Amino acid sequence: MRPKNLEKEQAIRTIALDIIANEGLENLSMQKLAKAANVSPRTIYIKYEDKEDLLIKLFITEVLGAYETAILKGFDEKMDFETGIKKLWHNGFQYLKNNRTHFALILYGKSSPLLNKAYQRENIQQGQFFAPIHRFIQSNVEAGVIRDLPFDAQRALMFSPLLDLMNEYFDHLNRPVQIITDEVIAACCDAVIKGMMK
Amino acid sequence: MRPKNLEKEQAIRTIALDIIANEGLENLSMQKLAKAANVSPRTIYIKYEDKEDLLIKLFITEVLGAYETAILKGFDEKMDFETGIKKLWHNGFQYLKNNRTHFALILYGKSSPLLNKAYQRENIQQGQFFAPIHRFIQSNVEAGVIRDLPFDAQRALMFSPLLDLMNEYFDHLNRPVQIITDEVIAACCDAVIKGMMK
DNA sequence: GCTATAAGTAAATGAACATTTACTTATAAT
DNA sequence: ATTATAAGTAAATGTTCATTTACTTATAGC
Repeated sequence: MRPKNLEKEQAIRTIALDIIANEGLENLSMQKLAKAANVSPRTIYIKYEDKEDLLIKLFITEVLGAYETAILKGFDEKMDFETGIKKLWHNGFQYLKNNRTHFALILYGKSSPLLNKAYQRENIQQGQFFAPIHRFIQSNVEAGVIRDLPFDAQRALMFSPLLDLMNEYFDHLNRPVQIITDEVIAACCDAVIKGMMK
Repeated sequence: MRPKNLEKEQAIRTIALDIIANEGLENLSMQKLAKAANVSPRTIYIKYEDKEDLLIKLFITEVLGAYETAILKGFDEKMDFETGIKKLWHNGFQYLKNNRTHFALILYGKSSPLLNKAYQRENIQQGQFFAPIHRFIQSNVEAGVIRDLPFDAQRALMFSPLLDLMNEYFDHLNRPVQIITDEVIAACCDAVIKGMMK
C-alpha cells in the first residue's frame, strides 16, 4: 500500500492558513487551495471529509492545539499570580507573533458560526482547552489573591486585551511599536488583583 | 423619474446582516441575499457597486456608525473617569444585546482582511471613530488619573473585555447569566487607574 | 395624460464553486 | 518480481457564484 505523503498534508494545511490570513476565510476555495498547494483537489478529500471538516481540523487541531501547547510552556499552576500571568502573556505574544496565520484563524473562531460552534463543542466534550489556566485562576480566587468573578469574566479581563493588541502589532510591522509591555501586563493583573485602593 | 424604494434598501441591509450573523460572512451570496430580501439581484447593484461595496457600507455606515452613536449617547468627556467608563460599557452592552447581527459583523471586522482594511482606511481618513473617547482618555492621562499608555493599549484594556463577554452573553441566552456587572466594569477601570497598591 | 428617466424585474452569462469519476502510481507485504 | 491497495492525478460533474443584458414599470415634471 502506498503511504500517505505527509509533506502534502502539511502543505495543504499551511497554505490553507495562508489563504485565510491573506485573503480571508470567505475567499478560500478547495480548487484555489489545491492549486496553491500543488495537489489535485481529490487529494484534499483523501485527508478531509469535506470543506467543513478541513476547517474544523485546521482550527481545533492545528491551531488551537499548538496555541495551547505554546502558551503553557514553562507555566506552572503553582506560580505566583503575577509571575504566572506574565508567563502566559509572553508565551502567547511570542507564539502569535511568529504565527500570524494561526492568529488570523483564531480571530475567525470568534466570528464564524461554524468555527465558533466547533470550539464550544470541543470545549465541552474534551474537558476544556486551557484547563491549567482555569485551575490557576480558581486557586488564586480561593487564596483570596484575586476577585471572585465568573471564570469567563476573569479570562476576558486578563487575556482579551492580548488578542486585541496583536492586531495592532501586525498592523504596524513596518514601523514596529512596543505595544505589549510589562506595564500592560501589570495593568491586566491590576484589573483582577484584590486590595486595590478605592 | 421613479423614486428609490427605501424599504427595499433597508430590507437588503437587514437581511444581509441576518445571513452574516446566522450563516457566516463566508456563506453570504448576492443571489441568496436577493431571494431572501425579495428583490431581483439587479436591484442590489442599483444601490451598491458590487459585493465589496455592499459589505463595506454595511460595516462602516450601518453598523459602526450606529454603534458609535449609541455608545456615546449621554456620554460627556468631562465626566468623572469611572462614571464615563461605566456609561460607555452600559451603552455598548445595551446596543450589542439588542443588535446581535451588528455584533456579528463587528467581530468579522476584526478577522476579515477586507473589512479590517476598510476600518483602518476610514479611521485614518475621517478622523477617528470614537474620537470623544480618545479625548476622554487623553485628558484623564494628563490629569494623572490613569496610566500613561499608548491609546491602543488603553482601549484594549478598557473595552476588549466587553466584546469578548458579549459572545458569552449570546451563547447563554437560554439560561441567562449576569455576565456584565458593575464589578467587571470596575475591574476594567482598576486596570488603568493610577495609585494602586503594589 | 404624455414622456423622459431612473428603479426595478426575470433570465441569462461565463466563471468559479464543492465534490466525484475514472484512471494511474507507489510501495508494503507476499 | 508480483500483487493488492490506498494515495494520488486530471478531468469532469452539476451547482452556485457575481454580475449583466434586455426588458418593464412607476412617477416627477411638463
